[in-house]
Amino acid sequence: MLERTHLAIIHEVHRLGTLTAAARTLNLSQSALSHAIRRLEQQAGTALLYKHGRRLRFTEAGHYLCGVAERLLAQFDHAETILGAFAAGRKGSLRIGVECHPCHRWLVRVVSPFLARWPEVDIDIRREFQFSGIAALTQHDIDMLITPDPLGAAGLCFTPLFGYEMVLVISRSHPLATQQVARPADLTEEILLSYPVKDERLDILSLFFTPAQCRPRGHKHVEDTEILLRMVAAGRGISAIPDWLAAEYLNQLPLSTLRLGKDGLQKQLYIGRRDKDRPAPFIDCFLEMAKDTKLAPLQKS
Amino acid sequence: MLERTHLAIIHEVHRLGTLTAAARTLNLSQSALSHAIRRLEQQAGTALLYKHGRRLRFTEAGHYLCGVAERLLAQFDHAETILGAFAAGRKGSLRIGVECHPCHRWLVRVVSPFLARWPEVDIDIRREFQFSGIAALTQHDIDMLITPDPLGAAGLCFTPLFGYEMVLVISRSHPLATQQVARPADLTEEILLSYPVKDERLDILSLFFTPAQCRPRGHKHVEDTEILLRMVAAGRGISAIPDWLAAEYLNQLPLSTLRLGKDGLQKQLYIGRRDKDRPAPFIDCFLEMAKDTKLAPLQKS
DNA sequence: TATAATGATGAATTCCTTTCATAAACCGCG
DNA sequence: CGCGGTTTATGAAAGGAATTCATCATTATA
Repeated sequence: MLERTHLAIIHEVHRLGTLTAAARTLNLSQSALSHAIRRLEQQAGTALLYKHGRRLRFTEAGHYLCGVAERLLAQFDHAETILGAFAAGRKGSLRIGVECHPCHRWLVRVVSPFLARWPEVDIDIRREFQFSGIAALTQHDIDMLITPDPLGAAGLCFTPLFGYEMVLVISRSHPLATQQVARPADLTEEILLSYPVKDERLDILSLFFTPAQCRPRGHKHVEDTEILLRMVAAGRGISAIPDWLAAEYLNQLPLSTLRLGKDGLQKQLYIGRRDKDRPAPFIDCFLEMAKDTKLAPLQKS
Repeated sequence: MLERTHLAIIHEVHRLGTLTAAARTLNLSQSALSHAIRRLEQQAGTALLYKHGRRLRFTEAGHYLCGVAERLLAQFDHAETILGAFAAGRKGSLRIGVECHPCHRWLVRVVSPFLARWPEVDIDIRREFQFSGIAALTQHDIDMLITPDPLGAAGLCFTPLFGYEMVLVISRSHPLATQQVARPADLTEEILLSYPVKDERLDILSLFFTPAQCRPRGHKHVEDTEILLRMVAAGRGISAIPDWLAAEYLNQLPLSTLRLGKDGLQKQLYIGRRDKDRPAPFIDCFLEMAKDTKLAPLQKS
């Protein structure tokens, strides 16, 4: 059975010309090499080296093996280097799941500096899950989950990232635009625009309308934030988005924001991961960087 | 120190899913594998496997190593085969990769006389590559590559073999059978039958349909040339094959051939090899014999 | 819940590698 | 030619690493 050590021996002998010299660089005795080569030759059934005067020369088979050695040893070395990078945590990949639609915008802000700092770590962001994000996390489909709903599950832990407030956005020309606070009853004639997720996952429905036992007049799904807000600005509907996201658009589009209820609709963003994973250093680092990426709170005029 | 046995263990565990099964095929005890993996993990400083229920799953580093194992083990095996050939007095082996499906038929014509002339050389024809044929060539997985796409890569050289034309084959009872030339717009209601390769590697799509901004109505994959052409003859679809291949079947099956566009779809077949290899004499000979194996051009009625 | 299947672990053993000591072959030089 | 200085080859002994055995812990299955 051809082994790595055989290749190393062949290679060094080829490089240095003598067994003795090769033995020195391999930290072995000359005898060890001699035995090893002999064994290999017996197993292979063909000579690899022959004595030519005081030096060793390669047979054709030996020459062939020499070429093999050069290629394979390089690949072994490279593999060990990469493995070392894995061990040191420099190399790896981070699959991040995002459950809340607008969080995606926040996430990209964290990702850029992270990629700069960990050039060997790949990031993959996934937004669609077969079941839930939690399931994807436990099943190792993703390594991290950004979510506002830290549902308990065995083996998972959640770290709070930051709190924010869901605010109502309406066109600046809307009659309510002068108000500070919106109440559910004010909005029963409106068309609600939202990201395409299930109703029970829409906070403005489950935490604002439903407790007040009323609903908006209509409800349409829009995939893209920019388009959604332009529709709101055009008076085609209302929507609820995080305050920090609204802040980005307030000076670009004719929008107004209102508090949802007198206490506002307060949310908290969490980052979840499996707790029994030996945390790769870049995972902790990502967490730190995520926590540091605070968002400018909404400047309410 | 990463050894061949480690790779073999990793590979078998990946293939079979459990230590116990892997141990059986390796003629070792389950305990041996467990210990070996543990040692390797300690040396590498990173986990490779972890228990998931009753099975084992690979960590990222483990997955990486698994890929390494697949590549390196194949090279070890091949090296031992060659070594065995040296021992048996044979001179070498020639591993030929074939990238284009129908080229395979042409290749077998060259191989027979070559084997007769070089009884000491073994030939191995490979049609499936993990990445590309070019990569297989540079990585010494194959010694020659037959391809219509001589993508430049360092250390490789390509020799043109012969030009041919891709022609459309349709049933003889097809309305278009009386035409000489097919245009993309004529074929938008047809079902395209092709070998199972990626769309971008299908010339009839990338060089015929796509430039005309249209597509056939459907597209099905068929593995076998004979079956593919019988389906075409039965009016179940259309296909594009080299003219010389079509010529073989024209008098066996009720088929008609049409030119693809008014200039036809001209292709060129190349044979690629590593240029820094000390060229074994039989490699040059194979090249010569390949060039001499001209193909009868299509006799268009 | 009992049972079968699987992986992990520590101690003992086996097997292979390496070393040691020495012989044999070779080269250069007086 | 013969003699140091080199080099490889070889058999026996020593050393060490891989393997096995026996057993436990865990998990899925019936």
